[in-house]
Amino acid sequence: MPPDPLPMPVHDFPPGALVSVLTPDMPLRALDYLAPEGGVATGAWVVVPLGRRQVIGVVWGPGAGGFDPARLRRIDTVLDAPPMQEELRQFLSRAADYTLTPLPAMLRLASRVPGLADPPQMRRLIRATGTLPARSTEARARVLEVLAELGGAGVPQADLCRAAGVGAAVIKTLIAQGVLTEGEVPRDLPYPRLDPATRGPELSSEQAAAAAALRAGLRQGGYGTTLLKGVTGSGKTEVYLDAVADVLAQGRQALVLLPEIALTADFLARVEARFGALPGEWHSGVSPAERRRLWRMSAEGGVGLVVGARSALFLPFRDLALIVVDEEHDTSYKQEEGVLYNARDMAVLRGSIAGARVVLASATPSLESWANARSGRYGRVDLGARFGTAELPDMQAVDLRAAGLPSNRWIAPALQQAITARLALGEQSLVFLNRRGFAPVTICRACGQQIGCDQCDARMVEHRFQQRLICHQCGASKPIPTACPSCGVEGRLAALGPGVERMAEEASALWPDARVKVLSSDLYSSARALKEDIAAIAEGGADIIVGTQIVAKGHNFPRLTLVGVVDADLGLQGSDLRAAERTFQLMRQVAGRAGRAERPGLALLQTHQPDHPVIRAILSGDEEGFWQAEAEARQMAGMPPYGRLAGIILSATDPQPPFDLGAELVRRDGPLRAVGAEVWGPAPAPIARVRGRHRVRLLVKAPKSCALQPALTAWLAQVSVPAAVRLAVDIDPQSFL
DNA sequence: AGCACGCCGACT
DNA sequence: GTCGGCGTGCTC
Repeated sequence: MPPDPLPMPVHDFPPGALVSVLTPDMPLRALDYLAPEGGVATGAWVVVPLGRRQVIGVVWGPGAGGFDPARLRRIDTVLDAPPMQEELRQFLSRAADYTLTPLPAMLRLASRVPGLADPPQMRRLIRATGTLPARSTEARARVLEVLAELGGAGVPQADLCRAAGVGAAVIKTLIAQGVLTEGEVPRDLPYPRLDPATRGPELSSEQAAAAAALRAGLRQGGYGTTLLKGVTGSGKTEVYLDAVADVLAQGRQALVLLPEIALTADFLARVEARFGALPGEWHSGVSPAERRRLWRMSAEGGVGLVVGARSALFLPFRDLALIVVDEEHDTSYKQEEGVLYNARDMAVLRGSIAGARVVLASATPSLESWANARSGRYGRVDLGARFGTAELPDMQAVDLRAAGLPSNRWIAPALQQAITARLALGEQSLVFLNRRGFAPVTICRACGQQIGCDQCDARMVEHRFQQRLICHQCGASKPIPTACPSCGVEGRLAALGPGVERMAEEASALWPDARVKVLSSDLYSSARALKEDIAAIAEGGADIIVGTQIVAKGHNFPRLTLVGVVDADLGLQGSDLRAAERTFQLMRQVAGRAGRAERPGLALLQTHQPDHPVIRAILSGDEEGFWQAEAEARQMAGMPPYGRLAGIILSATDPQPPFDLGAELVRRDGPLRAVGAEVWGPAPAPIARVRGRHRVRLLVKAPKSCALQPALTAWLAQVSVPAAVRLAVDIDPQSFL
């Protein structure tokens, strides 16, 4: 059943009326224009003159007035594109207010579509008529064969020639003979309908109950957010796909957000298996033509399910009923460059404006979502049991203080014995270390200097496979020198500390006959190569896997029965608010890799602090206890989610101006104090120099209930930012010092 | 004189 | 965001 045609837009502005047009090319605000001949509707995509350029924009509402009428210019063209609905306009407005981002920058996120300004185009397709050629030749037969296989609505001539290996002349002749015919179809076609009636896998009673709860929410209609908490392997995906099926059956639209493009291929395959066709796919790796098609189809209702990265939140859905944020705790949902926003929070905002249901799915929810579920703002659905027979692994600490490891060795005897035992059984072991490269520090034994990045205040990490030192901050790299860059002494440079590459070396030395594989994002040029390698490893292509956090993200290793965490303390150190939470999540996920099939798993956590509350909570499996304790600590400190934070990042090529501006802002903290907020700083940002820019950071801490954004606006309005200094506001920062 | 670069303001 | 205008400073 095709969607109803779009209603004709009501041209609420007659020709010559004063309208406000928002363009992504005008950084601060909307400008007034005159409505064109024929009038224009609110939300219409238009082309307007701006200086000597022509830019696209959206009719945002009635003009503000107050501008010299003689200098007003007229809207040039009303584009043949689906007008932006009230819902999306309101979402952009509210998101701009929340993140203190100028509205045009927000609009940019919703208008980065190739070919947005192009009118819908037709393209020629070749079809068989059913008539047979007067005389059959080999080439003609091949053409008909290809059409029979790909046929359907028709095939573009270029594709047909390529597939059949014939020239255009063959096609031309066959058209002349009436064997083939040309037809015109819109260039951007609706996506194949996903069939909600296709039966999914049999759900366990617990899964069925969870699915029923989500369906009940959808039936109730209107906005609502549910935390779907399920341990790794509990079948969360099947449960929320059941809710997607319900949405599709109603002819409405669903969006599933995934934290990483690397996970989409897997997910698309699951959707295809479940619904018989592929959903729309939206992320930076999708071709421009496909992006244009999906953008249009999301607006016209020609796509039921969209799977995408965080930017998919800005698609112009016609009738969005459900947003799923999978792995909602994942830090990559936080956009850290340009417009700073958290896609999980924006999903909840869009859901509330669109009147859609939001499902936040995770095995290890963020404390924010956990607290929102506890307070009743979100619903909560739990999936406890793991699917199939496997149980959570047995988890034990290995006390590194008692292990007596020599320097430059990191696998303690207890872990070593456990791996040896798995090798004897033909089972897989995972050695987990969340640190890419070979060694995090290169130090000169002659002068004591460490090799740092020229552009950033960060240490260069040795990557031995690539034979280079790489800055993990800006990506700069240089060959590994033989002489110290500081003192010039030859041959005294030493690589200190472990990275996954070094762990692989240690494993190969300990078990020379074992097949050791390293899984680290930097060793793969494409998501596909990574996926293929993971599949090969999962099927038994390695005895010992040495990996960074990419192994923690949803890949299934059925033969894996042992996880050794090299350094469970990494992430507990430092003063990051969320260090304990993140360590807890990561450890739970990694431990969840072991023993997913029928074999029981064992997880060994190497630590210097076996009594640390986080380590204890992981070992005991008392998740609720961990969250309760963490929540209390945050509440006492007035920290999120029981208080609010905003970061101000000031950067410039010279170190002094950002610092001076920061100091001035701190002196003028009146508007902040007025709402009970305080400001700390200015302090050098965690990485004080990135890509040659010096960065200074202020941190604003406010009570939960205060009107933080207006206070910040009033506070920042007191100073004028020199052109050389960039000021960015980061509401709800993820990481700070 | 001729032009490369960078800073600043305008853009309805 | 993007463009042009206009200053500085350097080279032919």
